[in-house]
Amino acid sequence: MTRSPSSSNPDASVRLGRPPKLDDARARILAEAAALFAEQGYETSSLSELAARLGLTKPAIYHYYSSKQDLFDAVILETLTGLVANVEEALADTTGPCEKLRRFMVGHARYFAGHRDGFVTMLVGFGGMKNTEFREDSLVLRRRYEQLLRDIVSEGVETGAFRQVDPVVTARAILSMLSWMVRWFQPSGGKTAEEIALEYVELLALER
Amino acid sequence: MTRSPSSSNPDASVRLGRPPKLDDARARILAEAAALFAEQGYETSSLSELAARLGLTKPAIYHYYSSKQDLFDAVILETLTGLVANVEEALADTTGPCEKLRRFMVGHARYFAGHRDGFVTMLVGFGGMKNTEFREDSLVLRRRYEQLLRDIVSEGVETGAFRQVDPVVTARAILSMLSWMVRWFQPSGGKTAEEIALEYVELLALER
DNA sequence: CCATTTACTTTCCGACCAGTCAGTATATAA
DNA sequence: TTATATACTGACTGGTCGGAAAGTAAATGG
Repeated sequence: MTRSPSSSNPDASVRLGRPPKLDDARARILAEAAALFAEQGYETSSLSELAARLGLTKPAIYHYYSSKQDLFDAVILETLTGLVANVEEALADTTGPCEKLRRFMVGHARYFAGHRDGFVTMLVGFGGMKNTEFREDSLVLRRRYEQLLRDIVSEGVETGAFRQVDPVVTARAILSMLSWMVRWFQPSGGKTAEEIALEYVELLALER
Repeated sequence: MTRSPSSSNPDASVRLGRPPKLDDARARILAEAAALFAEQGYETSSLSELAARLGLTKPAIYHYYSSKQDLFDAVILETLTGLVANVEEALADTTGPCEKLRRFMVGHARYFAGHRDGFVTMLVGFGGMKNTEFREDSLVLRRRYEQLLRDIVSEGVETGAFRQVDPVVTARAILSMLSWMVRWFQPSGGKTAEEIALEYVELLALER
């Protein structure tokens, strides 16, 4: 996603015909790191084990990422970026707050189901509360995401499509329900994440 | 709360007049451990630092708790026990699902606000998902707590006091909202935890 | 007064881990 | 051919941490 070892060749991956090996390796490490962090948590995961899983050695990882924390941040940033982009795309060309809200929640659930490792890492991976202040870009994305939801609720209330609820409280409640899924959702258990999101939409019954 | 070093004197703390020093020390360690775990997370917290904060040495802690994990489990069990007891007490002699639901949610929020360290340790302290299976007694309490809420919702739906919602989905949604508070609630910021719980009650608008 | 238990302390160990360093093989570029 | 960047590896280090061993001082109890 981002380039950490400053390559002297600007934009190598643009020229087609030659495989962008560096980004491939970076992406592979990132995916495996997300899986490991999701399984064991950040602190309990060791870079030696990550390397072993990848069939690499520890210093090989340091060739692509400058620190363990850097790797962690990259997992979160990638997940968050993908989530926001995906949901915003699901919302494109949609009119009406009812449909928008449904698409937001279902879109979130779908992206979550497809990127559980990243979500688990992002939402429960780090013990303790100090680290909640991530890098600046993550924070910006989080705020944009929550604001997007608030705006949908606001629109619904103002146009009379929704009952009179507080957009701030409502958005936070919705994100709480969706975020907490990370703690109990099992893909093997009956309902899909999207189905659960739809159940939440019905429960809220914002439309009137 | 529980006794781990099997004391030859059965029920020492019952006889008044003599201070129950052992339980005092255990409680002091437990409280400080909860605070430390809440601040830094379980894995990042070291028993040396815990000992230093208490003005003790590391082995002194091992005199009262058999392992770091034991200490962690004790924090969670105490928090969960207190939460369930407190909410059940708040519900006692209450008739009507509307009032019960309000008391459940506000009672939860109040106990959370008064025991944040324990809550943070319990809900975000451990990175990774493997450890979600706690000791058996914790699991029993969790289930009892969720069932309690489900029963309230069921009663409301059956008596016609609430609109037609799914009790399982609704209970999970409510617990999600309340649990996620641990991630963003700040006592310094305007609203109290109880006020937020009441906002959630209104948002749900289960009464009809 | 003595025996036992409680409540610790000092010392230490084995394991592990993030990160470093020095070096190597390969591919590309001039 | 030579120079340079890439993509690594093996060996190592400095530090930390959970936990154990062994001993001590004080209180308790008969």
